[in-house]
Amino acid sequence: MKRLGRTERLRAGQTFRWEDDEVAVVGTLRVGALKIGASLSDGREQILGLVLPGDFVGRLSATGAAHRVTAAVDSTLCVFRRSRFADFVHCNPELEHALLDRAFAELARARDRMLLLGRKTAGERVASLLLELAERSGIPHGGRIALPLTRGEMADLLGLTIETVSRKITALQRAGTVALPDPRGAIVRDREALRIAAFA
Amino acid sequence: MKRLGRTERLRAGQTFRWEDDEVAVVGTLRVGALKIGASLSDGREQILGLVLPGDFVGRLSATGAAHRVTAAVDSTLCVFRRSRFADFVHCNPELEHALLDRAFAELARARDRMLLLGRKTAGERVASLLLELAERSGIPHGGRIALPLTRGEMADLLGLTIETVSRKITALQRAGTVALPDPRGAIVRDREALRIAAFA
DNA sequence: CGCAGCCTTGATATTTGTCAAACAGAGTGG
DNA sequence: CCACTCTGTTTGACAAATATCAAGGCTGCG
Repeated sequence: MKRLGRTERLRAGQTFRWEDDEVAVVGTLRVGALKIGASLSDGREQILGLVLPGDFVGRLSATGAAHRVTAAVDSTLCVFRRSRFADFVHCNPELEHALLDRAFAELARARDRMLLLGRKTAGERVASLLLELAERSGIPHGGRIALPLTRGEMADLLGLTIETVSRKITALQRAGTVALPDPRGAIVRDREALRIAAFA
Repeated sequence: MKRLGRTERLRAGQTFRWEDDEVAVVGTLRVGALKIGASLSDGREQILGLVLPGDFVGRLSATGAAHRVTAAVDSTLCVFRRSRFADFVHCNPELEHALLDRAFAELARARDRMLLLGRKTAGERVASLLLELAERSGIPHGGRIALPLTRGEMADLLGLTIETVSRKITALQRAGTVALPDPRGAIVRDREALRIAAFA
């Protein structure tokens, strides 16, 4: 596939500029991790989803609301101008179908997260997050998972507070389900136990 | 536009059959209200979204997870076989684009709901729901809004319990923000106050 | 060293859930 | 027409989960 985008780098904490100079863009994450966020006017914050390498990022529909996209860690992504991308899609109907699939996969993840936020306990939420990160990062059982989020960001993703995340994560450690070599890494010791802790 | 679907009726409480006889289907809601639900194995339930008249319903992507769709009240919808629908879409590229837009609108609503579930208080949640129903049903200010949900279903949508929904709804009534002529109807007395109660 | 940011832990407060009871309306059958 | 029951709602007292407040620790860095 011909490359049509340009590479862009984001330092941790930087927010992606949708309207770069003139026109909205879309892109693909190459390395790092982005967080899609929303917030209330009094400062309460919710992370709606994570973008990990390989994932698509962008405002595909002109009508869709633009959410804030911020780099959780230093990241590089490949961005296209929206207009040029639209032409390209127009010439490749297959691609539009693939995008539709991608959109629905994202929707499915959004729905899982709604179940998590609406009905899971604090312990189940942090176990679910660790499990998701373990599965999406494709690290083999027993390997160290890099956590692209601080405790505070995990809290904003899970609808909890920093302190509760910290307590529940150490509870999983005490139970022997995970090990925490350092605050930004985790090792799943017993994936089955983690799955049980995550669900119900 | 030529009609290609058949009409199907669902009584309140009935679950939509995805695999009718042979093949998955998609459709459009004509009258009534559907709830898209997910649940945990121990019975905890979460309503992920509402389908109101005019909305699209279906599993567009073969890869997307199929969620349970149940009629909240007696409903009628127009359904197509997936295969025939796919052909039709293939012949009308415009349509696929419209569907993509629709999917992103739904995603945006899903994200609003995540913010609600993760970060809003109980009172803000029920106010948000009443506001959404008022706005989506297009009833003028002061008119009676038909609530297509029981208190229990509202609770499952908002990630609360029946009792909490009941208490917060009567609190809004006591504040003069809404009136409750009967449990299945509501009148917004002060939309601005409701908006304030819903947000932050 | 000493600061700054992030993490952990503890004590306490607040919100929301749980359990229980009573109430209201709709349908049903005597 | 009147019990009677069934389902959904409201309300109260209490319990449990999580948030808040506060302190202290660790690590990296100027």
